[in-house]
Amino acid sequence: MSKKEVVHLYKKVIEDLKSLIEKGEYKKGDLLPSENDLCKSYDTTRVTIRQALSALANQGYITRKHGKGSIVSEPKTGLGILSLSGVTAGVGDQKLTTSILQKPIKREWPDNFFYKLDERESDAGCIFFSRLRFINSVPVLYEETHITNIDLPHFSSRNLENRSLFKILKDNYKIEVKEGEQKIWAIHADKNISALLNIKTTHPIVHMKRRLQTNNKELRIYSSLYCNTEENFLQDSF
Amino acid sequence: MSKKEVVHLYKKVIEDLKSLIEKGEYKKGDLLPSENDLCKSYDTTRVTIRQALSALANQGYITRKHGKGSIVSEPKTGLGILSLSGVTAGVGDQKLTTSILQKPIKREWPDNFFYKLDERESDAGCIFFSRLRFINSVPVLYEETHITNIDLPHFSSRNLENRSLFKILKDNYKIEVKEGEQKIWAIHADKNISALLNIKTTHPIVHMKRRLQTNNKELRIYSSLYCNTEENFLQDSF
DNA sequence: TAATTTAACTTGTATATACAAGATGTTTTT
DNA sequence: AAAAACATCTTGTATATACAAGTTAAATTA
Repeated sequence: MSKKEVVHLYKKVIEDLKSLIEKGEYKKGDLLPSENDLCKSYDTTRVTIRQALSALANQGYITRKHGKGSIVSEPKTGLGILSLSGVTAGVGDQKLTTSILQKPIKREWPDNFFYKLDERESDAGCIFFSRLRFINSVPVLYEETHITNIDLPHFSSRNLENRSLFKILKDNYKIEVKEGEQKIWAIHADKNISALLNIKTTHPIVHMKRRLQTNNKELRIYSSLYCNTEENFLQDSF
Repeated sequence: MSKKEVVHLYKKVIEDLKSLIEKGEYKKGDLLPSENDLCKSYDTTRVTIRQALSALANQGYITRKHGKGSIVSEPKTGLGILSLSGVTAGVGDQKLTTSILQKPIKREWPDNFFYKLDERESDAGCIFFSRLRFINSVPVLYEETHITNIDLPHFSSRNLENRSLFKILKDNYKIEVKEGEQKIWAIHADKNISALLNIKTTHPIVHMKRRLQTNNKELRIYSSLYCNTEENFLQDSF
């Protein structure tokens, strides 16, 4: 016997439409089928369809216009996802490379971890990895990540170099970032960081610690990062 | 004849409950009246009440628990609201003071403004002001703010020293921040900033530029800030 | 007493329906 | 030809109802 048998209709509508939007079958500015059309397609009533559409609107996939329809929105960059941008316009993704300094390993949480952990989290242990990101072969950002050690099949063997952690979590485990908090400092690089980022110790860098909550309440993402913002900057949306 | 005559029932329920939560009549962890109780109070049906409750849940005022009820959430610090926190625990608000260097004035947008403006925004002009924030009488953060010049009665004369801009906008004009983006750099202070923050020009500081969208699509908030994070740090939630 | 069952609450999902109100193109009137 | 009216789309608000499923405490049973 399988665990989840009933899939609720409104959830199916959400998933279907999301997937069509993400596949690009509905592009930005397009109108989704009208509520009544969707009612016919799914053999249901407007209340159910509207439940799905309002969820999609809330998640930023569409905006709804009275008398007009459901308009597909700009694809979200993703809540809390930091992007690195060049000050000179048009730094394409191809110039961004990543090297994994520490592959994901299961371990205990560090002593005196920078965020307070709840009991369940503490018992579960964590998965740790660290990455160094380059723009045009210049090291720009060093990041250490701890995530709660819940069962994520094959996570350790996934390629964290080319794809963002967030995309992996979403595509493979349906985990999305819901909210978070971050603390920001400007500091001078210490020996370690100055070596990694190939800068002088008098060079100002951004230090950021962040905690991200996901739609899986068991799983939180913690990261501590150091960024040389001389030629680039950190950007995020919320 | 007044303009808005029909107030929709579900909106009234939202406003009523919001107000009770904000006044503290329902505190964090409390249960709101059940859906059926609310149905009786407002002489309506569950569909309407649930429309209101799901909006409140979406805005973070409550979380809903199947079989249990609507639980009042931790009051949100507010989307995109930066807070200054001391590295030493427990920097109370009383130690935070603000001085207004430039009182709000209406003016044209600066040339080459750091974010691109749309036409309507550009035509409207802006309200500009700048503030310097102190912790324990030490200057820590300098902020320049531009907001779109829409009609905000008496805004210029409001006291920006003791209350946050966000609180003023919410309480007096029902304007809330919906989303935003920010860019972050670590830099060395220039002459101006080093004088304002009373630091050496070799001191690393955080420079941040942000654009915030509000529930009034005519009004955006732009700010550019410089922060000495030696004894404190910048924190925000999203 | 301790474990189990039941009852009574809660929210979740769903159907069926009605009318209001915004958007838009067509038809009629001026 | 321009303006007004209309028809027909769309989403928005609302009522009324039914049963499923999670939670909790009381009642029953062992």
